[in-house]
Amino acid sequence: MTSTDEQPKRRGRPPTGGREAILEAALAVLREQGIAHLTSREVASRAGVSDASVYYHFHDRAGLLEAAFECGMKPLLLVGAEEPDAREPLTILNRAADRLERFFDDVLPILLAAQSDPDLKEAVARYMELKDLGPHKGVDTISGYLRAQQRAGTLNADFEPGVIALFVIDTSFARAVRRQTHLGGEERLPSRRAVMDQIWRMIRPD
Amino acid sequence: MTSTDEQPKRRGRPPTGGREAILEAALAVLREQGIAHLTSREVASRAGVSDASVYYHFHDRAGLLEAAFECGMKPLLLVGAEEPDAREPLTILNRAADRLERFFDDVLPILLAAQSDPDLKEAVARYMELKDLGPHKGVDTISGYLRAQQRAGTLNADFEPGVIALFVIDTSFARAVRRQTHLGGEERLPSRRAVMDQIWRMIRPD
DNA sequence: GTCTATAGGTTGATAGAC
DNA sequence: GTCTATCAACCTATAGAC
Repeated sequence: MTSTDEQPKRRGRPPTGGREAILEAALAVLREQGIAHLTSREVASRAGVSDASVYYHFHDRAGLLEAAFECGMKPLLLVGAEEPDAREPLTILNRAADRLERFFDDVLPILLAAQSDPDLKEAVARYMELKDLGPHKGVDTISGYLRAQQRAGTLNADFEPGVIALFVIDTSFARAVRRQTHLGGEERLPSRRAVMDQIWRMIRPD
Repeated sequence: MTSTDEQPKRRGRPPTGGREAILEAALAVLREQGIAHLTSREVASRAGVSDASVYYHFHDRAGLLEAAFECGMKPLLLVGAEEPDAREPLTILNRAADRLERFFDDVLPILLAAQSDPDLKEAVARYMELKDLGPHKGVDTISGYLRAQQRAGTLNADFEPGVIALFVIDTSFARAVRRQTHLGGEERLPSRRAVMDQIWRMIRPD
């Protein structure tokens, strides 16, 4: 065996991985049972550790929640990292909407849970401001693509890229919220296909 | 004194109004401090009653929450009751967006708070299904207006009314959520005026 | 209907052994 | 790092007087 397949010294990461297990358990509780049931005992039980371990790793409940939020919002940091691809614009937008909805499915439970307490609310808001995250990232990415296509003459010149991007994002967001909150009634609303058709009518070349 | 200015028998409503005070207090706590701080003590203290009174009127915490939700979502029942007015379509849509945002400001704290617990989530979902409430109500109202204008020739025939209505509703919704969650970044997003301009380009007569 | 007093349960957090 | 044992604080809910 050469030096390639032996890992000499696992830096930092403890072999038991208790911390990671706790974080995952916390996120699972958040998604399945809501923040009202996120107690040190419940999390510890799921993670297969004692609840004192939770306090050892995260000091207090607020610390656990902050760490869980930060972990659960990691997908946010990857939003811009998409290859624009060379396919038709409508396909691109459809793919973007797909990704957005799945992304919101991951992040919404966290974001909504934070609304149960002013301190958590502020912590999440500060975190997003600090990392310069937020809806504008998505809007910038999509509208940048649209603007480039406008310049290239592949799309109509007579629409506002930022607004179209906002349509894609806000309808995806609202759809994800309706699904998550079990509000239903989706079948009585315009389908995503209908939404995309209308968008295409606005941006297609003459 | 004739019989007009004397109220012979106040039916049902107790003179003290403790129940109403408790409900209002519960909604205030929900909006200001979040559901995590909605305890019988906090509510009772705000309402100026003892916490035993809370249990007398609502039996248990779940009963209080259900009653508060029902009370806080009353604005939902008024959604359709708007006079279409005889002004220009763009003004109508702007007014609708205004009303929607204020409406969401009222209802969102309730809806988001319910996400903290699966039982509350289901209770709210069932209530809305029972009363046949939901986003489709707003879409129906707005798209109905748009369709009528299309038939009258006041608006372009080449757009899908339901989708335009969804744009108005979902962008208003998302804006209200961003404001409520203190996510900020609104100044880096297209203004509502820009959104309405784009919508106008889609629906204006040729 | 409203109060005081309190029982009974759950939770956040700490101490100290291993 | 992880555990058991434990405490103080808080919360829901009830009992019983007024």
